Amino acid sequence: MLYLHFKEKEYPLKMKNFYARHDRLYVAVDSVIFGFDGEQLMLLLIRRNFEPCKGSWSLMGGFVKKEESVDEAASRILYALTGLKDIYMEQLHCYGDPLRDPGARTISIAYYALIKVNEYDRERVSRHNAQWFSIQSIPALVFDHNRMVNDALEALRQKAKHQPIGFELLPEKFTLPQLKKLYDAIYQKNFDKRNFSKKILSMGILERLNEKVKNHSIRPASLYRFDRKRYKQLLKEGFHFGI
Amino acid sequence: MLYLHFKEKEYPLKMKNFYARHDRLYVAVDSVIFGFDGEQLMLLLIRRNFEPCKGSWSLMGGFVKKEESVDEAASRILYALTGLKDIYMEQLHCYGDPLRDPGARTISIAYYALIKVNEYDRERVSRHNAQWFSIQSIPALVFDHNRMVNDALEALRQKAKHQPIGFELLPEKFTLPQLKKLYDAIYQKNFDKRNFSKKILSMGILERLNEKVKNHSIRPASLYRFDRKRYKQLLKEGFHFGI
DNA sequence: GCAAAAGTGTTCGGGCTACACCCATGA
DNA sequence: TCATGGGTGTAGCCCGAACACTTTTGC
Repeated sequence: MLYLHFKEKEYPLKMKNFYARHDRLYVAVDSVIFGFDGEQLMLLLIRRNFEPCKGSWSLMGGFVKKEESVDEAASRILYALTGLKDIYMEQLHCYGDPLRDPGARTISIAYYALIKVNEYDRERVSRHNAQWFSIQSIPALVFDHNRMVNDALEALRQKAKHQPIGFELLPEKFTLPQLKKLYDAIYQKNFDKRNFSKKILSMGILERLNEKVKNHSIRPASLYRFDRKRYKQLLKEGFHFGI
Repeated sequence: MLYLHFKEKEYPLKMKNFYARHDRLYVAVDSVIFGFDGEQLMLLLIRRNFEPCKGSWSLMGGFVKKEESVDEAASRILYALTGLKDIYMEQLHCYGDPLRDPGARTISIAYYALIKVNEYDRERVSRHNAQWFSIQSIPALVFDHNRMVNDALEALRQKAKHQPIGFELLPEKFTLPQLKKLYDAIYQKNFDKRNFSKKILSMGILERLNEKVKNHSIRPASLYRFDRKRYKQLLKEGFHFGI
């Protein structure tokens, strides 16, 4: 705070020494990218075409640059793979074992991102040799990435209980059966559809549209939209989302 | 994984180049150290006798060394201040704004620790000019440390709802009124003492001792101990702690 | 008209909340 | 004997869980 007005070269010498005594480490970010295909929760993984562990499956990641924030690095790296900006991302955890990356001492800040499974840039994705995997069948990943995935799933489950983040995984307009299937997939449960609609509709955060969608040549379902404004208003009034 | 058998000098050249292209950053850890004095939730802060921001109040922190894990660094730093080992600590969040530390580009991994307020090494604490502050009256801290404290409080509140971590802040033997006061302090509420004891005792994780304690010359209260073995057993049976 | 998924209400029980009085002790 | 905090039980209400049948459409 006190020193914000110094340019780097002007720091008092003792301050420069204070930092210079210490080690500097590579700082990576890795992204657990979730999607939802209508039935299963999915994960976007890349096949590494670079060392170390070339040819293995891996989370998308990259190194934090000196002049960017860690959050910005995470967004930049998500953009590089998907072409998407302004995506819901949460910092998950910092993984800091000195042996976790055999190539060099690298700590990694893992994030998880929720994207709509149809709205990404397919050209970028194929350029990175990326593929979607069901969370039921995740391959062996490099380093500690499987642990990151497990931790991300757990964090997503916790978060989705108390925050309306499921909508980040669905298209703008969706049906109640779709929404229920999403929560079924997240929690590997089979929610009761009556109780589920009662609960979600009673919150008053869904706007029912005057449109229906014909699913697979059966009875069409009503479309809904998540009403963000209404949700924020309710938050101010002390409302608490909960599944 | 594949490269674990290489010593650093033997890495393939392309791997060394892969890392060498990137920036290395200072990585700090900062600890939000909580205690409980019987009435209020307390925070252990140091007055910095080193630059930058010498003389200001600050969380205890330090830099991660190349050969230690981030968790180890956090434990080492907690030990340096308190002389305590094997303390309950949770990683909180990584703070990665490039301007957060005006001295140099430093990311910080914040932790929170729960210690018993009477069991620390007073000599070390005074050597670091450290003092306890009530969470009601936290002074202005350096950098983004106030934000860390707020985030740690929020995380502690969330965690303590679902995990029996409150006991980390109490002596081995404690009374129900003490425990209630602790939760009162954490949530800034006034729990109903009847409902509180009903709930906590019904979980079956407290062992009632055949001892009483004379508080302050009033009616003595029964002492209890948190039964860790029983708790772990219950966990296996699907039990879920909850306040 | 039949197959397939959408949509809709009620009942029951358990848990949370609110609430007030007596008890044990030290001064 | 009085002041102080420890300790205990009950009743109402709300919310979550369980559960089945009718409706709409395409084929």
